Amino acid sequence: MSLAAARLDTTFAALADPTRRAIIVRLAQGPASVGELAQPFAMSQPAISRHLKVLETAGLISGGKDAQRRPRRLEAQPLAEATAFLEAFRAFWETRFTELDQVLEDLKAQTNEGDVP
Amino acid sequence: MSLAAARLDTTFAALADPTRRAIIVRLAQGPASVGELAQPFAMSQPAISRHLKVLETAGLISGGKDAQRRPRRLEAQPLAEATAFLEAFRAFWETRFTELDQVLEDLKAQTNEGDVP
DNA sequence: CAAATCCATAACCAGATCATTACATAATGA
DNA sequence: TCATTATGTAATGATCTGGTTATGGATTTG
Repeated sequence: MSLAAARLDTTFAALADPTRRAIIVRLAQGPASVGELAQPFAMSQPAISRHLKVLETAGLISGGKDAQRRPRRLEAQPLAEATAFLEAFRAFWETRFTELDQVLEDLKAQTNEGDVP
Repeated sequence: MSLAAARLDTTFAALADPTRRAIIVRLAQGPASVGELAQPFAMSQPAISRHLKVLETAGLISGGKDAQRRPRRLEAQPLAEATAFLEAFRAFWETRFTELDQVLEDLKAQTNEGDVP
């Protein structure tokens, strides 16, 4: 498997958890400490620390140091790569949606076939 | 957790495997039978069938019927939703890359400081 | 210095994941 | 009908995941 593919593995795996996605969304607005990141969740602090570890291993976040705090910041590269992978399918699904629209229109036209004008 | 979030869970989890991503890439070019999908991989047929089950459970593919074949086709909706999630971060990482470019430029300018003109 | 704050790590457990082999079933065709 | 083709399902086992509690280290503050 290529290196880029291995990176997509860990990136998508990291994105597959709702807690981690919420953390990412939060970090998109700026760095935050572990405590701040943990606050919205009904979950122990070690659980959050482990989610952060997963995100860090995936390269999605990086950590700084500020007194006792260990503020995390979001990293751009893996998100950009995952987006690029999915963007490659845009042509595919836009076509599909257009086809579906057509089907629905045809269906509607057919339903109205016997209507008075 | 919202329904949309649950869907992103299974979609991203499905995308976290290289075999499944390759299957998706293949199916973007049109439907294919299980045998055709299995052919590129050094893996047993049941293993492929299970990957297909994962993809189907995630709603990423659907199955048809043609004699003994069970051709699969790619579905648009989950891919579109995952793309939409990641697109929301585009502004973030494009800004980050611009900042990085700036850092690199500054670094270069600084390196050339003592150069003769 | 002692207490409190912030966070990481270890040990543990239940359940999910991903592969294997062996077998079953459905459709085709000689 | 019988062999072949195409595919799904079951049983099994190793590893990964995601949570918990317990504990320890570093830093700030009283």
